[in-house]
Amino acid sequence: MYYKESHTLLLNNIARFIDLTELEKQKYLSLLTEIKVKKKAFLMQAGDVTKYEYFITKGCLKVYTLDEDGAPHISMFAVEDYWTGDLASFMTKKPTRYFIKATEHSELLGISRTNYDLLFQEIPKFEKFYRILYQRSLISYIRRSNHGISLTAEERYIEFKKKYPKIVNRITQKDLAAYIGITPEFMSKIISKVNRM
Amino acid sequence: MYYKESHTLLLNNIARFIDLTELEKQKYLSLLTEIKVKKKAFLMQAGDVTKYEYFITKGCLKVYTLDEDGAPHISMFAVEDYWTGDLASFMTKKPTRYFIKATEHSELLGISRTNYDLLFQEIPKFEKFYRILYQRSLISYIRRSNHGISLTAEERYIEFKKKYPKIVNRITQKDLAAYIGITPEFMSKIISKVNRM
DNA sequence: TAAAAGTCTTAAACTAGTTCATTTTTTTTC
DNA sequence: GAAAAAAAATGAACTAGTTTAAGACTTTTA
Repeated sequence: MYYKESHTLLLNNIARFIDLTELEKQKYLSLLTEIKVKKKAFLMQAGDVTKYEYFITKGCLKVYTLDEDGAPHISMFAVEDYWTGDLASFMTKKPTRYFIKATEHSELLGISRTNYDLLFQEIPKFEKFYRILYQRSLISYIRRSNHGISLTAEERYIEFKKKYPKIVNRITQKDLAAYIGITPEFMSKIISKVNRM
Repeated sequence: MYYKESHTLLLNNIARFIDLTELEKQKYLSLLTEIKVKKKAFLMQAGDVTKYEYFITKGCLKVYTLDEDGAPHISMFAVEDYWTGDLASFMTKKPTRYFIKATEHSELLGISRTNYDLLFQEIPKFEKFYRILYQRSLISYIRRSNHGISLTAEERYIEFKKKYPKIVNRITQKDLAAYIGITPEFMSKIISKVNRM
């Protein structure tokens, strides 16, 4: 059976943890919505109740909140083959505090809350898929929330560069600063220092 | 059917997300190991391959790593009705980088990796239980890794006190400092400042 | 219950990271 | 491809949090 590129990417992502029959694959894909976001456009804004969880098939987006002073804090950069959204708002149906903005023209596959619930009824194997997906995300967030607090900004930058070498070149220094948790000015100093070494 | 106190606590924890028959409850409980840890004793040390995931029925433990300088960084305080362990080491069977030490005499129920895998075969409903458990932990870690980076130490202390009022009184200021991510000296200053306000 | 060990407080000198202001460089837009 | 807008670099003055050291208070242990 032939699938378009974006569907193949998603099916491979799922095949890491569970095996689906052709029929199940088609059923699953029928529950998804295709979404395109232009560069600088918002996928989600604070106050929205998020309708979907997203799988990125093309592009790059930044997920962030604004603090009381209006300063952005980026919690992740989402690129191809990543899942994103606001799980809290998606589950509780309460308004999100997050913004998700495309930093490149992006294409996504979204699953609505109704279809997410339906999915577990129709193909119970997906409980396992999400159990493992959340377990792995949890492991990396636990590590990150530890690291974030125990490393200096320079060490966090070096770690990020090592872990996501491709992403570093796709984002601005300013956005990287908002992710690392420092000012753009200090980010600039760190980068010139690290490059000199 | 009568269950002992520790088992009732665990069964109620599970009943938040899934319903079990009496038979399933008994089957589940039979897969668990009872563990006691004296104050100051270790449940786990860096280098160990962790054999269990733990549910705490009594007491308090601190979960931490040591950085290159030997300074501790506490990632959580685990008390009654909490789950703890090192999920990464448990899943990959690689050595852990964590220490888990009892700060009070503690009692736990542990599930081994073998029995964890068996559980999903015997009672597939547990896929759903862990899917939701990990989903919720993930939501709170995502929030925390954001907050950790955007708040000052004083704000993080006030948040912790509001969120875990009971735990604050059970731990030392020194351990709280290692959790907040500051020195004990600065923790002391913050506390006397906040109390004066 | 006395001694030892660990915890908490205070203070002075220090450093990682911020703020504000200005200039240069790069990217976007028409 | 010129003008406008945004991002990056640099530097000086500032602040949140660290380090070191010493004394007071509490808890643990023999």
